[in-house]
Amino acid sequence: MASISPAKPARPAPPEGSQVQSAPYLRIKDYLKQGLSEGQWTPGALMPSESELVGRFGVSRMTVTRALRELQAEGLVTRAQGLGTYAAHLAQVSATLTIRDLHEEITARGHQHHATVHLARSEPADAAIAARLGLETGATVFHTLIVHHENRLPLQCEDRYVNPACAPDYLGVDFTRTTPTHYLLEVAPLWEAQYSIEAGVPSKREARLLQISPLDPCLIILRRTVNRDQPITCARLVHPGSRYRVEGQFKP
Amino acid sequence: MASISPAKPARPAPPEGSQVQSAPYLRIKDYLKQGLSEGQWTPGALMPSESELVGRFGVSRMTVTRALRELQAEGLVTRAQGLGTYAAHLAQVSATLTIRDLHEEITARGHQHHATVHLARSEPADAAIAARLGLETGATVFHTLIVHHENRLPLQCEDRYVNPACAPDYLGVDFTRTTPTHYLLEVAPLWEAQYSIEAGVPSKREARLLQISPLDPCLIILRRTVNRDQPITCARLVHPGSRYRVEGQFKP
DNA sequence: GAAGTTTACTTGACTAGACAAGTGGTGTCA
DNA sequence: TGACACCACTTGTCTAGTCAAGTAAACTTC
Repeated sequence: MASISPAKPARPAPPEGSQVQSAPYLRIKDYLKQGLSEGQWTPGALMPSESELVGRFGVSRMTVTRALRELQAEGLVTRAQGLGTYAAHLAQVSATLTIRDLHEEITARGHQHHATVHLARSEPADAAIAARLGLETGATVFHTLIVHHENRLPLQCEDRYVNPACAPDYLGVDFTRTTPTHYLLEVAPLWEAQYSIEAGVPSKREARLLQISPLDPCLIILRRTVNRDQPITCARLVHPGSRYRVEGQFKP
Repeated sequence: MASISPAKPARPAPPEGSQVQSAPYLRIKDYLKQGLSEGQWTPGALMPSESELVGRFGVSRMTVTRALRELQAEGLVTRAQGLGTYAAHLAQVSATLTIRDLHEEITARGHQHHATVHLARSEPADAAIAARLGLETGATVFHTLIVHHENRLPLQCEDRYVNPACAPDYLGVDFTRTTPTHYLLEVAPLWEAQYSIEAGVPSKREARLLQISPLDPCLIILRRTVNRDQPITCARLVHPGSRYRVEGQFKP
């Protein structure tokens, strides 16, 4: 989320003793955020208009517009031409959970990541896989089955199908050194991804590979990645419920 | 995500036959997005400077700046003063999953939502709860246990503790008509929320309330909401794995 | 050659205007 | 009363410039 964060220290060295003076558009954002958090404008209430803020802060309209547009992008206000700016109904603001590349996540914890490749071949697609990749049944697809370990303990079983048109050299990659996610992001620019997270039980093979019982609850993530016009890959990621959780936070 | 979506149809009625002409800043964004998706600029590559885009599109610098700033906010490019604009390493872009208010989610599917209240009282907090709510052990907290149904089928068991200082009238709410989440968002402006999603098995009571076996895998969400300075509430939301999943998509 | 200076280029932030377009109330006229 | 034109206010977008500040390479000086 770091790259999305809009709160940067704007000026490097505020003179000692004086108040920290950030950029005007940040001061306006802070003023409005403060009021929203204090309940000065309850959800649905009409907020100050642009010209009112221009007068109050003594800045040009472009500066006010920028502050309001960023608050809108953050989901804190809604704006309507001809009507005004309104405090957003926060219930409608969807909270977000972050999902990171597993290798990155493990090494960020200071742990060791290693992967074992149990399958890496091209094969004809059955009807279900073909449909999800936008191909015809029987078309050749790449199929990999990789288990990722954190400190020698199996953490994720990654069953993935890849559209050969998007990554012709996929099978040539050394997946003990590069995760498929990382490679695919470099080769085929990600354009859209759909996720689904559910709880379920592993298949017999998955249970064996993850060294758990077939009855142990697992966190299962289904991911499908599409590149503007054509699907790139779909994957089933199975994690032992006792070893993995998805975490995130929502911060307006 | 609708309120966050930056891609609006800018002009209402393009004249028939002619090319759809959107606002200049949108045309610039589209041009750059197209190039990124086609691999014209691979991750880390230097992209056109602002003045170059000003020349190419014949617009003022403010317009180019807006397009680039929005692409930066969307995580597609990184910018550095004195250096230039670079295609982002998309692997660092964290995908997001949306979590909505359950009542909203069920009614949006056109289904019926109803809730049964199994517990609603104030009680002294044990050490664990007190710590999570920033109170002292033994302090009074509100405790509710509510089961949410979709079309008469139990979908979520919501075990929630609330800090009385934030919502003194919490126990007076009719939770068969208003979800705790909805009420708390109105009373205490949300400022930060932490989530954790994991797979596990339900407690005996949860299994009974959800009408499932104690061995059935469940999707368990732990949520903690903080209001700038003090914790508001923490909740354990248990869903039968066979009936509920969290879905979302990532769209740059 | 090493150290410091200049210069060109980049993004960051802002100003003071402009026109367009959507909304809702007011006033007028039939 | 009802229909319609008008007006005030709002946001949406853009222009053509300004100054500031960070970076890197070229240049000068010792």
